[in-house]
Amino acid sequence: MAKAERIRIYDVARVAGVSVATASKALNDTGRMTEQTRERVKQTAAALGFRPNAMARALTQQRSFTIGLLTNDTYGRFTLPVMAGVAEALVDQGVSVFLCGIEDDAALGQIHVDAMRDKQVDGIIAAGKRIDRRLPVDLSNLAIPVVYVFTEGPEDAITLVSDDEQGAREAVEWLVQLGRKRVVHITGPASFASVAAREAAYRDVVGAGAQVLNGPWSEAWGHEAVARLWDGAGPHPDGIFCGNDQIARGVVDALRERGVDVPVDVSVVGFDNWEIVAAATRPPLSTVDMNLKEMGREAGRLILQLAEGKAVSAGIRKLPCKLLVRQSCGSALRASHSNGEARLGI
Amino acid sequence: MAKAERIRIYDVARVAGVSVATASKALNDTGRMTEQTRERVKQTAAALGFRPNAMARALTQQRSFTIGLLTNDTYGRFTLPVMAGVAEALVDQGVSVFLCGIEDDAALGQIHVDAMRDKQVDGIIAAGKRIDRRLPVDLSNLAIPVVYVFTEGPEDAITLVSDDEQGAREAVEWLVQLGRKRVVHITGPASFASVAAREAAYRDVVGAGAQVLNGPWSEAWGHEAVARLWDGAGPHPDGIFCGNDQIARGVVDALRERGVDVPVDVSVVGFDNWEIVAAATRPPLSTVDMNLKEMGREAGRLILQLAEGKAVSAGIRKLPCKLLVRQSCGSALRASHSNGEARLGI
DNA sequence: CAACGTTGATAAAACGGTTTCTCAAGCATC
DNA sequence: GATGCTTGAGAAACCGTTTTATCAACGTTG
Repeated sequence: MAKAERIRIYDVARVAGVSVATASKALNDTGRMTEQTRERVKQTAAALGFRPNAMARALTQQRSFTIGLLTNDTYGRFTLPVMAGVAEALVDQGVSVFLCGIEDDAALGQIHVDAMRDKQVDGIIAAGKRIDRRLPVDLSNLAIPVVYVFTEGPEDAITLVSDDEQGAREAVEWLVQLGRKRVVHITGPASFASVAAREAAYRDVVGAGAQVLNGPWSEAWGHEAVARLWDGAGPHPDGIFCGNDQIARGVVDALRERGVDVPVDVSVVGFDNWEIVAAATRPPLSTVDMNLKEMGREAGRLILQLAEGKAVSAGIRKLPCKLLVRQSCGSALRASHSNGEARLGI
Repeated sequence: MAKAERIRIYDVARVAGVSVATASKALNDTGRMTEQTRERVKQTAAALGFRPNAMARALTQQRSFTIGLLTNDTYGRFTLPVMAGVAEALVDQGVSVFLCGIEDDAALGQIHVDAMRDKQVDGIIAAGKRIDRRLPVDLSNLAIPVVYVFTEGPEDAITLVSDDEQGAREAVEWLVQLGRKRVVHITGPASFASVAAREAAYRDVVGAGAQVLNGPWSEAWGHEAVARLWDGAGPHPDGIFCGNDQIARGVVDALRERGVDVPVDVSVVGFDNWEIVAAATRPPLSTVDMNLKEMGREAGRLILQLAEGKAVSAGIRKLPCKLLVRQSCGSALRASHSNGEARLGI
């Protein structure tokens, strides 16, 4: 039952009674011919189930309708949503995506980059998990367009990152508007650029009395930070802005174990909107969503433009984050409901 | 600085002073010629940095050195490790992987399958998240080899799944060997085939006194199940085998909140080894690892053989699981340490 | 020395499309 | 009626490889 032979344009031309050249032009809406001929060829092709061989087409057109997605984010925390967005933006154009995970292995990275070049990809999207770290490959003079997402690129690169400062600002302002007077910031290692950006926004909003605790990106650190805050002297916080959802979950769990009510006594907001963590926290975590999928879509659009030869201005583009309000920061007067979750527009 | 022109085999031939045909054969180790000529061509190619155009090559060879990975597992819980294994098995052979996420959208699936056909993929790996559900696409008469991983395929398909029964058996036997007398099973919805398989193994090991609680695959269900067991009449369990890590985490959290000590009073084992959940649980969760990466490697090997025209016997292949002992089931006499974790061989 | 294998290398034909060039026919213009 | 322009279509070149068929040169053999 399997169809062994694929239909070639040669077959279409023969059946439609035209030359191969005419058939090609008819199907691609190029060249000149009577509308009647064009239509006849198209119908013949459809009837025969003709699909052009992408390899042959790529050979002449110098376009493979293929792009490479290079990433060192094996676990997929950041890359998967990005990937989904990229694919979504490109599938309509018939562009497929090579996924290449390279860990932090420069040699493996080179292998994949070489493979991409051999396969004539129209562009490469380099995606990472830190905006202040580079992938272990050099893509700078490649004759192929490159877009950097969530990773550091060369000076004159086209780079997409989330607007950490804006996202953090929204989160902290939300806590303040809820009436919280003592908001502290429990976050990751100070060496991360995003930690600095979020901290800066936090400090800017709360002004005097800011307190920042740095530690690892783990639930355990959330527990420990709560211990420090509650076991130490001085008044306890009534609002906690966490650097990511894992820390936030640790914080919420620790507070519950101490009998501190979230969100009645303390409001907690996370960062990342990692569903598996944020949604399973009790109560579900309000958090800042980085719109990774939209970043992927934008990356897809950009790489497509570049592949088509259009110019795209270089530089770093910060895409806005969105505060996602769940139950961990208290009943919010301003929250408008949708799908059981309240979203605060950007 | 960017190299505009790519080196073609034509250039290599000219510089080496041979014909294109000879150059091709020299580089592919085919044909006949003096070893001297072959070496000269190879060195010329290396010096010029020649890399063959994969499109052109695919056109003649009828092999694109490309495979498609089709999946409906958007979150990547199952697919990402599989993907990593597939890529690992294929990268040496110069084979690249198209990743195509299709949710449960049949139309989208068809688009991706068509795109793969157009791009002449040498094979398709269909990966899912349930062994008893099919992807919403028909790959049965495609003239392209297909391997099914963690999803249901046609009767005569080549299918890879984890050996749930064996994994569950190891987990429950481990609990029994630790001296646990009342082991219950808290698991997912009975409609899942893997739930049935794990339950069967559990019942087989514990014999009379088996108790199974079905619910959703969530932490919340873990909490609720513990409430039922501890608030109800009768003796409390001293061992709990959970259907997945999320349930297990809910169970462990619930027990801690009740003051029940894990692992002193109760031993808990999960299933899946979803690191983000299992490792963050306090104490870290013993769990059954499904060896997804190895499944991916095996899928890669199989699709490669099929692409090369070799025959592969059809049928369902169950790959063994591995019990991963952490701290949630108590000090294990038999546990041998490695990397701070004890692994029990299969 | 004629017939015959081998050997090393090349010319040319694929592969399946796209694109450029050429050309005959039809028609308007002067 | 000769000239020129437009239109519709096809022949052929091309993209960059691989592969097949061909062939000259060179022993070997009878």
